[in-house]
Amino acid sequence: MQKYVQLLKQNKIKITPQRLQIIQFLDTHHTHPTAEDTYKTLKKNNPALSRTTVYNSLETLRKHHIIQELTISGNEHCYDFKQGSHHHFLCRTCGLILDIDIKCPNQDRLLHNGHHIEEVHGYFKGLCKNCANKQKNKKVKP
Amino acid sequence: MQKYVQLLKQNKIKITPQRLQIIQFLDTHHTHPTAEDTYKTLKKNNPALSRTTVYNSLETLRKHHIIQELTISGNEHCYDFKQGSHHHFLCRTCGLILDIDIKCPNQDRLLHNGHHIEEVHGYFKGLCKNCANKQKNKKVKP
DNA sequence: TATTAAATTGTAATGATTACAAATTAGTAA
DNA sequence: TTACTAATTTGTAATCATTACAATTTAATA
Repeated sequence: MQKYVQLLKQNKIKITPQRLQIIQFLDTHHTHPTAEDTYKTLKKNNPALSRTTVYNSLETLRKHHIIQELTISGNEHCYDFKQGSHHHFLCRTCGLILDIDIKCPNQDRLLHNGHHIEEVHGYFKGLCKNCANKQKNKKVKP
Repeated sequence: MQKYVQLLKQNKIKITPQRLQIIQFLDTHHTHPTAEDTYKTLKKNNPALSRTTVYNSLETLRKHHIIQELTISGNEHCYDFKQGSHHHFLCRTCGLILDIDIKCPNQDRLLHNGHHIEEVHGYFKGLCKNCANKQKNKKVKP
């Protein structure tokens, strides 16, 4: 927990129990939770928690680049504490979001185009291995 | 206009004036319009047009990969008629979405991972050239 | 310990999208 | 050309994620 305190201090953000809980949740659940996921989970141990606080905190953490906000689904924002450049895969059937550990090789080239790049998002969408197999089996059966 | 008719025929989609108007709009406005943008513009020449029709049509066109649905902003879907693989840049200040004419070199590699990739989205977010310059000038002035 | 700006809370509002049922229409076959 | 049917369009109402806002509370500092 102390490492989260350090993280907030380094970023000159006020240290609140809510923020620490949110960071800890994201650090221990690399499933790319939404604000609602985060709220529902943390509400169990902290019934006084407000949904607005979760939204506000996630936004603050995002602005300081402590977490990354994914717009892969288009319906809702997902959050990722994982450090380092990586991509994501979204299954259109089960909704699973997977980490794809590759880096965009074009990233550096783009910095010289006059535009100031702050975030790089690589999204792949389709059917995950599991759902692709289920799909196949369905088609085989009469 | 005939080319849009062909496009729908090839995809075995019913040809309706609404769908033709929507495709034409996207083909002649490569500004990545939202459903609402599309609705408002086409409503002028066709006051009977329904917002739901625009949403339905865009979804149909997307499912047939005639248009691409971008989730770059996180607030709303944007649509792109442009053919061929390319990426996008979103300016966080002015909201402009630019085409970035590069292809993801990892695309093929991923096909061998068990997951079935249907769409590749490369999103870069930051400050566009214009907004980056304005930002600089602001800081220089006292 | 007192102060103050910032954060939290709960409720209400917003905005994009979807659900749904009735009316209309495109494509097909007689 | 006409009749039929399934698909599409339309308008309204609902939903869902997110934001606005004002009152209360709290973290950081002196």
